[in-house]
Amino acid sequence: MRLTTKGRFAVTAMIDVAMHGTQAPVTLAAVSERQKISLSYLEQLFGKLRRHGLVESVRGPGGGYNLAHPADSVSVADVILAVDEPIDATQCGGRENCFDDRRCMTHELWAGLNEHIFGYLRSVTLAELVRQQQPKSGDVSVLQDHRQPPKPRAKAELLPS
Amino acid sequence: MRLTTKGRFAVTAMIDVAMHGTQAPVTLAAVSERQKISLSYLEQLFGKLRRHGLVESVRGPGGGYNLAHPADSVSVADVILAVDEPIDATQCGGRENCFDDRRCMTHELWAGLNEHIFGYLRSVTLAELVRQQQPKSGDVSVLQDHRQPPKPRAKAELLPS
DNA sequence: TTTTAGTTGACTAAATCATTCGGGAATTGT
DNA sequence: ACAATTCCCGAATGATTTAGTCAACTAAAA
Repeated sequence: MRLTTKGRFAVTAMIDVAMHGTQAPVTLAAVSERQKISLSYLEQLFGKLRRHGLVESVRGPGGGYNLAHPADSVSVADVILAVDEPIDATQCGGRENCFDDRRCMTHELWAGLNEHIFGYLRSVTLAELVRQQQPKSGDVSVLQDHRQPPKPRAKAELLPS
Repeated sequence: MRLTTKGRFAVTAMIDVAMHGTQAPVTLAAVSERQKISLSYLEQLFGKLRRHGLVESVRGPGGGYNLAHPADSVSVADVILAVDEPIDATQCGGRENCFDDRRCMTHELWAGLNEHIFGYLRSVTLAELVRQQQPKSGDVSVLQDHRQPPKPRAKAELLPS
């Protein structure tokens, strides 16, 4: 699990698409303008998002990107995973070819931490994030625990070789 | 919040010190050998850990590093923060000089996500991680919720200018 | 057939990561 | 006083990642 600004950009852009893409596809130029993210950078990110099945593209005039699945079935984790590719980095590559006597500590350790953080990011959907953007007047009650009980969710299915 | 192998190295090393430093200070050479981390890299990391008040150093023969505070009062978050310096990167620098109409979305959004992840990392102490390493025989029950109710904790006090 | 907009790939500058090197300074033991 | 040990510090390095740019291309619409 990696957690950098790259993933943030992707999530931000996805929220933008979710918010403005209800009628027609959203063009990257529009996202770029609204979110102040470089157009070409967005192109890279959306290339990955598309290949991971998170968005669909429409070419030509009036084209742009749409969410491939309803916003409440896409988690923050899905988005981050799509752009920030895997990396496990437990140093013992996930196997137990560690060394010495005991298996290298970091093994279970980071797996557990990752699992937790990941579980959370998986529980937050785009729909919730969009919902929090809507109330323009009135105070935003900071992002309290809106997470729902685990429910089956459409998963990005293709990992092109 | 950033989450990379750098922070992992630091936590791993801190666990090593916590485990082997009960009698005498732990030398970085020993940590390097046991955890297979480059000595010079450890020196860099421990320089930061020391400046943040997480470890104390003893020079000369028989010297090395000791935890500056008991292992159950040091959280994973403390360690990661010490080496992976701040970075907020909400793009609007934390202030609301964003642009446009609404304040840039990412603001509250990532603050909230960060807060949660951070809360978790702050709830896991070195002592717990050490405890999980001890049972050499018998299965390790994967890192279930061992976290204790919030308790006041010694905080790294100095940020040298 | 021109315009819009996605698609792809290569390329770049800057930052970060992980590591190495070299020379210090403090402490211990002789 | 001297040598060994260990921390301390800064600079340099190569590899990777970030973030951004550029240019050429394809598909669809008007």
